[in-house]
Amino acid sequence: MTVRVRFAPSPTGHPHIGNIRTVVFNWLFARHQHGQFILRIEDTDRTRYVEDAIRVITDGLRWLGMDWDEGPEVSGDYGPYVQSARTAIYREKAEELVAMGKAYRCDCTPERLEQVREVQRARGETPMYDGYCRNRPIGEVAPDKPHVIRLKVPRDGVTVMHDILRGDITFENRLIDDQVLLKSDGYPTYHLAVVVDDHMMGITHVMRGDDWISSEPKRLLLYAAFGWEPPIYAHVPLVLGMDGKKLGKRHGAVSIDEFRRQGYLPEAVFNFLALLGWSPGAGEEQEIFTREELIARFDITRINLAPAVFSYDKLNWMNGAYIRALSREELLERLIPFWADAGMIPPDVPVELLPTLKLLVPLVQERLKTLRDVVELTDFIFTDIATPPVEKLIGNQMTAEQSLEAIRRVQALLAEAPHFEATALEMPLRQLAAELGLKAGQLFSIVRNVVTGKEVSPPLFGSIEALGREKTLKRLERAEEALVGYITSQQGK
RNA sequence: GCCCUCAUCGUCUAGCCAGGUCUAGGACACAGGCCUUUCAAGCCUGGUACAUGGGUUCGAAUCCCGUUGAGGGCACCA
Repeated sequence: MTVRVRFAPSPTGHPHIGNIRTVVFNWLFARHQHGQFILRIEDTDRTRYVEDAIRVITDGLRWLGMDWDEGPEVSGDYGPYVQSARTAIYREKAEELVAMGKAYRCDCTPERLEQVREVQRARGETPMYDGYCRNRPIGEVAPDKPHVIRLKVPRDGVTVMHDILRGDITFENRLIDDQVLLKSDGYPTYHLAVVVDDHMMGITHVMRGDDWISSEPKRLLLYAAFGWEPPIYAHVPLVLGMDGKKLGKRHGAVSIDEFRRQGYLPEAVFNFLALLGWSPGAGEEQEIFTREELIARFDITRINLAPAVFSYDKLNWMNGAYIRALSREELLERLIPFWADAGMIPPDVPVELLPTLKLLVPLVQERLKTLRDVVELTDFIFTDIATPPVEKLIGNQMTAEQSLEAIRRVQALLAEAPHFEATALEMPLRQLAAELGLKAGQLFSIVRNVVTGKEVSPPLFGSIEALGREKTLKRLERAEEALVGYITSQQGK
């Protein structure tokens, strides 16, 4: 039997990273089993439909490197793969159930239903349909008047769901509602559409969030009504935020495109997600896995059952590890859009700028947690900086006069340096520090502040080289002026 | 309220199914140290966990039951 799994999102917004984790499991399972991964759009709720959502979903999947064998944009033998294009099928199936006496028409108003539920809640009962239309004679609810079709759920007995991760889960039928299958607008509910589609599309395994467990007996009863074999179930735990609540917007980035914009590498996100609630086990201590390794090792039965908290700390570490493993050429290529987005370089990089960028890459590579960090780390190269306040120009345990002397000597040295390169600059500057009776750190800290405007920066000599002689000297000159001004004002007192 | 699920360091987890090799292993984070022009990266060291009560057993993180806690569900939403 060929494994066929699906991801069936509804286009109601940006896909949530917790859901995407479940997609990763589905995709890895399909690829491991040499099966098929199907993308199906569940757009039966036209009130929540969001225009661009399908494209956002497909872009997100592609960004993470997850391809689909059937679905929008690739077609397949079981289409259409968008539920709004399949409404005739659902209507037909719902009518079949009515004809078989396994479902019935209901024209109760929303107001009456709410009233019924109100009373039930007041009595502490589980709110559910009271079965008013279930017992009316067939034909009393006119087929051509607005109505819904409900499933006639058995009033006794139990429904058992077998889950390959959790074993058998038993539900009492008397607690299961007479579920609406077809809404009054002619669209199917999720329950009908998913059962019909999973059956007709030959889905073999349904892997999804465990928030679906409670409602699965409704669908199992539907399978039974149709006389169809249900798929194999695997309910995976939810992803939570640091506060233990279901992951949501207030926890930070939650949609794929946010992670992309924040400078996370898709391969890092994929790796991280695969390990969120799953592990290869067997004493394995490796954490960084290639896509191929994950496919080869993925074992659905090793999915953890406890909900997992999404740790940005660990993702940041992993993203940094992936960044460090990139070749310089590749990192440069990935960095360019982030520099461009920040307005530091034009999106079409002029050739004369390339040498500078190439110089910067090794300087920042092991300092980046995300690609976007490069902006903050290198902005002093692309934008003019304000001359730092005087106290930053005076070295540790040094006088203003000593610092001024140091700056002047550095100026002279850099103005005359035959090779304006990091490696050629380091020794002379160290010698200068010794000549001035300073520790290297004392001198470099002044220069760092002058040149980068920061206490903390990428390696100093590389930064100086990348900035270039002209700009470096200019900043030194301005610092010199500032110090002179300060010393004069002090003397005046 | 009713129903369902889950429970190992702060977090992700290994170990649990086939009880002893677990004075519970790894990773992230944290603390200290080394390296070092800052910050990183790297290396070394450290602290922190089997929710709780009862069984079963010579022996339980591992099996069973209760309790507690957490999460989810109870729509003409998916």
